[in-house]
Amino acid sequence: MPSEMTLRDHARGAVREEVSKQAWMLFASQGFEATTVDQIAEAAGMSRRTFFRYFAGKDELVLDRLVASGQLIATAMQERPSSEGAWPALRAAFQATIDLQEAHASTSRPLQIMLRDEPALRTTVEARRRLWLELLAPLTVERLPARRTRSVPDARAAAITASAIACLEVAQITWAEHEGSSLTKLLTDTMNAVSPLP
Amino acid sequence: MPSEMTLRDHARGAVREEVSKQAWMLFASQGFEATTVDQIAEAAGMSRRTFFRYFAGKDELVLDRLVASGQLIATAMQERPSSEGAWPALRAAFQATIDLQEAHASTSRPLQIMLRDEPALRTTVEARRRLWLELLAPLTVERLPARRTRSVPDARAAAITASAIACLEVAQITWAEHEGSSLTKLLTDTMNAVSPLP
DNA sequence: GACATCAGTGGCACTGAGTGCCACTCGAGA
DNA sequence: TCTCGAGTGGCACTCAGTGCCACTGATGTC
Repeated sequence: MPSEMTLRDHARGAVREEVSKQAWMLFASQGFEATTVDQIAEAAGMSRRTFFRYFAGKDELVLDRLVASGQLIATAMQERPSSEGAWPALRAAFQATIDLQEAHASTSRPLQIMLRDEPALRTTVEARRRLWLELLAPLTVERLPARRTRSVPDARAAAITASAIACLEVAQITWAEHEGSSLTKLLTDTMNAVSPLP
Repeated sequence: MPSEMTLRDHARGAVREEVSKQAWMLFASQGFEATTVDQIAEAAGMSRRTFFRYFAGKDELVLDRLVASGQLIATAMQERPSSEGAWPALRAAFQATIDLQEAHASTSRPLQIMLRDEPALRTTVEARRRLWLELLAPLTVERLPARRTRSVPDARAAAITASAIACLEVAQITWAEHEGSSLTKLLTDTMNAVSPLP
């Protein structure tokens, strides 16, 4: 019965949404590490134990936002013409998140700063990187010139994807640090500096 | 009195060395997460409380190895001719660690695999990246063409350095996964794929 | 209408990381 | 001999995360 399943899922989604909302209010006022699970659970009107049935940990509240961006980028990349090279396609795909972030700068900037400054979120930053790499590397490999030698392991797609993600991260944090800056321009700068777009 | 200070430091260093040695034996046999601080402290013949006076946490035992590599790379980069561009200089500087790792493959490979597979070490992986970026970005910026516009934030050095580190990481993990592979060759491949060396 | 089922929930107790505080020891120097 | 200070150990605490069990309430069945 798909309707029943989606009903439960909707309920579950609504609860997650509410918990997330309360948690982000606490994060904004106290910071991430200083906010305890007990506080979040209490604010959301549930027990500590139940919180852990909705989220694997505090981290997941932050990671949730980052997976959405990753999927957005992956979708955008799939829509690029297949003739386009890997680097330009990644640059273009990133524009999807970039636009969203610039439109919601007042929430995006503090998130970036939080990801930079909270030691407890280093796990999450690394998790984001792995997830995005997993999502985007398969889309990158299709845009690479074929290789003559076949037996040797091919690390090119992972390297290009990881480098592009690194450029995006640097652009994002620089943008968050400088009030008047343009994220679009910064990303163009960073990616051009690493490998000039053809 | 510098001699007294170094005496104490030597003693402290020796203790750290011994604790580290015991810890790595436990990590190798049980894995990182499954090894508790109590076990390490007991193996090293000290109390749990004292362990935390030598290391900020279990992580630091792993990070210790990685900071050494970072410093090695930074030193190697400083010795490159100043006329050399950023990307080739980074490539050449990485060779210092690479050589060491290939020489001690039997310990380096398991370390790489551990960094990949142990969720508890994601913090450490991210810490390494930040440390290396902090160490190498200032050396990269000197090798960049000057900019005309001065007011805009310049993220190029960070982007190039972070991308190069990403290439190194991808090369290292691919090398660890494939028994017969050459780390030197893999690094050349990854860095060439991102930005062909001039 | 009584009953069984099952997901969601809460409480409790536990492990393990990490921290603060206090007391003890032991060697160097006054 | 006394004192000072570093190193150490023990104790108690906070907080994250997990396993187990009991309760509740809605749903479906006989």
